[in-house]
Amino acid sequence: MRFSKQRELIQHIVQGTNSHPTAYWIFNKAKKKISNISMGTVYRNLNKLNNDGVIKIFYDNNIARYDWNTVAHDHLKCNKCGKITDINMHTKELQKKVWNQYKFEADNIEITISGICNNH
Amino acid sequence: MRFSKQRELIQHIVQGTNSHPTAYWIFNKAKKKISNISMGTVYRNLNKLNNDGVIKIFYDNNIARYDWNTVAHDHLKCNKCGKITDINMHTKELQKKVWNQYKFEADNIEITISGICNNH
DNA sequence: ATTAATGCAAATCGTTTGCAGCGGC
DNA sequence: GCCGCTGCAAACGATTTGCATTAAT
Repeated sequence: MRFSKQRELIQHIVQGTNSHPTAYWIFNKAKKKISNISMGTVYRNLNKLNNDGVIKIFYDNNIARYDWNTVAHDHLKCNKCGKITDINMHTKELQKKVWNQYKFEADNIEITISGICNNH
Repeated sequence: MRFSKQRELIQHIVQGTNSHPTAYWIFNKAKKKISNISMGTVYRNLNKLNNDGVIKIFYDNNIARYDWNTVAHDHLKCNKCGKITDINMHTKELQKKVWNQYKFEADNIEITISGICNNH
């Protein structure tokens, strides 16, 4: 076995949802398979997976969320139901614009749009 | 006196810098004028000023920063020097686009672009 | 036997809150 | 005397870390 079963489980959980889960949500889900798994292990593995480029961390206000989708994209967040939806705002164009206007070499563009989603 | 001197000082500090300061930075600056000011007072007033629309809070990863500029704008963050610069990415256009494509009523658009600034 | 990763608990960081006391009308 | 605001200290939620133990080769 190349990786610990804890790490494989955590990776699996993140890659199996579109819900942009928090560490706490992942921890609870993981406990159903490995009942004595600890929060420290969850965080250590999430950080490792993020550093290895397997998953991507982003921040929703001041709390960390984890995303299986590592390619550049953006988020819509509904203030009523809390749902976070993936969208694409053509960040390549923004990247060029930022270079032309400000001579700034962008390597990460985060667009988070909050408001009311189409279910409300 | 309409407001406490603590509140006036805190508002003054935020409105007197372009550095997008953290609460801790503001606290240290405030201590030079009111040496026994407390962190609780700083946070209470920052939240109040934010709710009153006098200043605007935003999050840099998982920590709060405070901005005197309350009109919609975006940020460039340099990964080398940490400097945060104000820019304008025409969010009105994005707002329309999000409505047309996703039927999502945007009321806040946060664009944070990280990379290397023109001093490096 | 070595090395990496674990569970647990304590520590840390940023932020909020309860409370008794103070300041301005 | 009232009400809002303060300083202080304790509490809080999210995350990290030290350490002794375990798991995998």
